[in-house]
Amino acid sequence: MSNKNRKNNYRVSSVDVARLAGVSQSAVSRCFTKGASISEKSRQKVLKAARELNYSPNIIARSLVKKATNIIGIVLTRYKSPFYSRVLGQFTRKIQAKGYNTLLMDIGNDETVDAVLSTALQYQVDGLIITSATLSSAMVEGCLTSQTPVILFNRYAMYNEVSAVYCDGMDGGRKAADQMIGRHKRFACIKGEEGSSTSRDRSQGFIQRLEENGISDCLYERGNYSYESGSAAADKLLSRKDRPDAIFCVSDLMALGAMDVARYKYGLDIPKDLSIMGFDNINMASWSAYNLSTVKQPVTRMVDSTLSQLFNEIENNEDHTIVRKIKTELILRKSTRN
Amino acid sequence: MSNKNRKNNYRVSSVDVARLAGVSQSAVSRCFTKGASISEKSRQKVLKAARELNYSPNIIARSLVKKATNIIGIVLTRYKSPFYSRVLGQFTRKIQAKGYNTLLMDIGNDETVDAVLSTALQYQVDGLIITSATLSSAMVEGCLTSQTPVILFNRYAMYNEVSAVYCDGMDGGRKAADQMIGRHKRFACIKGEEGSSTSRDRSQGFIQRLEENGISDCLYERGNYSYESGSAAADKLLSRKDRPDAIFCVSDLMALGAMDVARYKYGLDIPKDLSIMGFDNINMASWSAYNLSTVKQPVTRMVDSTLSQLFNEIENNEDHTIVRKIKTELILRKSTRN
DNA sequence: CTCATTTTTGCATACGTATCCAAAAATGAG
DNA sequence: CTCATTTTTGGATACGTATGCAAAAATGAG
Repeated sequence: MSNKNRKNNYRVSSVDVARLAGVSQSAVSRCFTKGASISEKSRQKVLKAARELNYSPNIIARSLVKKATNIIGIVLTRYKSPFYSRVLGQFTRKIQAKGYNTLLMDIGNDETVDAVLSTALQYQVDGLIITSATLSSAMVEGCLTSQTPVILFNRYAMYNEVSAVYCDGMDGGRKAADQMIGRHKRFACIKGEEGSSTSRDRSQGFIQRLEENGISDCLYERGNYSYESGSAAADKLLSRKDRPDAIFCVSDLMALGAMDVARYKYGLDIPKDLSIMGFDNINMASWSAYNLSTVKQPVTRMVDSTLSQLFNEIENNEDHTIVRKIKTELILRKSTRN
Repeated sequence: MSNKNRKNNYRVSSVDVARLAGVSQSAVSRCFTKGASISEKSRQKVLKAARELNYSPNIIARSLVKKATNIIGIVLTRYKSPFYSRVLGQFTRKIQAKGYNTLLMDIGNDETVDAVLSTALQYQVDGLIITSATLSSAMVEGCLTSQTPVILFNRYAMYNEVSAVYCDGMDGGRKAADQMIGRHKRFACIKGEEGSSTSRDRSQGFIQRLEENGISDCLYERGNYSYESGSAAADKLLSRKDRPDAIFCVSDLMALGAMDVARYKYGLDIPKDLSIMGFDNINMASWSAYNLSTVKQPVTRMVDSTLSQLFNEIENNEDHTIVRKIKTELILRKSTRN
């Protein structure tokens, strides 16, 4: 039944407060609008009445007339990843600190991304952060016509109308290679899914730098960024006759899985028998059980950069699309030979 | 300046579509309202015009008249915890599957909880899920007068007007004790923060069961649910002369920290020298580096139960407040003596 | 083809707030 | 106390949609 959804109960509005306080509705509105012109006497009357009725302004109605919801949409996959849950935490906290709020949207697979984005736009979000997903050209147009600022986080755009902040995976991969070259004989790489641009960049950087140094036979396997897939990939690599003694993993989580398989299934000593390097620098990388050497993504810098660009577009109507590539940093712990 | 926030650009509305399609605004609305009465011919005209103008309905405006936003608010602390990020993932995914959306709100400390809740209410959320935070009596009243269904997740109410779903920590603690009693000589417990009710229940269950078995001198330390705090607490316990040989941790993350300190600082063998038991059953507990025995919180069941109760209150106007306590399950791995 | 019935349509209005504008009140200088 | 100036006020309207209602159009039985 259609009326089941309807709230049966009355919701107190500014008109009710106005009536009780003996002022106009405008006065009530002004009382709750920072910077509006209202006398102290009226303000007190309104506040008293509001308290009595337990009134608070309806932001939805306000959004309608203000044409601003103060909502930032965040599109996310891969909750499992500690990296992204850290990112999400920083985003929401900082968005709130700015006086905005977060509409969190999940996408299971890339097919649903359009649907999700379109409902975000229907909610009239003031800005949109898209994490680990690509943007169809239809959606780019949607964002443009709706004048909604969008930023890709850790993806860069195929269309150059949309801003992006991401870390320089290519360079990160190179750094990893530079650290490992000369100390090892046989190299391998555990990549992510085939379509993933972050995976591609990181592994390409690694492999290219190897090739520049005359090493052209780098083994590789693929995982899906999870611990388990890292284990599985490492298992395949380590079961070979020509087992590698250096593995670069495109994410920390996969690196941890690889370490555990190496140690507990193959009884290898890390880093004596095998060096493993990750990417991200999640918390777990520093745990004493792992001490994982890794390529750090500077989360805080990336988040701050994303938000400052986004709020700049929102509040100052700046519409320069900016693509910012942030440098990684090599963190050496004990999982790599030295 | 106040006009900086204003979008300079026009946003296409149902009126524009109506004009282009040569129908009334009502027709446009009906075209996008499932179940509304509209002829096929008009529908096609409208859809064509809408496509041409790149129109999609403004949910904010709809919410205003429908008195329903289709938004569920989720209040969260402690992103760091893998347990809660898993919970959050499940919540948003399932909320979306139901056709709703998630407004995610972070609370740093308990002082800000009222402010956050109140803005959630101002956004007219259809329902509210509160995780790891308590509800002031003022806020309970706020929710009641605004007719907004609220559910506490993993907290139970001090006021019995509000529903709650939580896992039976007391019983979980008892199960942990039952498993450890008889196999160990000296017991300890790593609790959470003093105010935390979940910590209190779990540790009380553990300690009470010990006492029922004549063990009255259980040591304890406190942490804040993080890996590091678990390490620190274990460090204090293990540096004692009368070092415990069984530690029950109120969260898995702290248990992992404790294991690492035991192994890598004190060189202890787990479980030969020391048994450690956690609580939650996060993914990491099953990693081969840890193999942590733990008390499992059935996340999926808890989430489903929360949502079904919440949507029941929302869609059927059921206002029975229900408090559901969900049983834990003991998962034995290799970190405890057998 | 007629008339009763069903479906579709547009008009008007409501949702709760912010803001423009003109009028009213307050303030202050002389 | 007067008059110019500033501050405050309320009325009216707009934001973009959904929906009750009555009129209009379509349908169908005879």
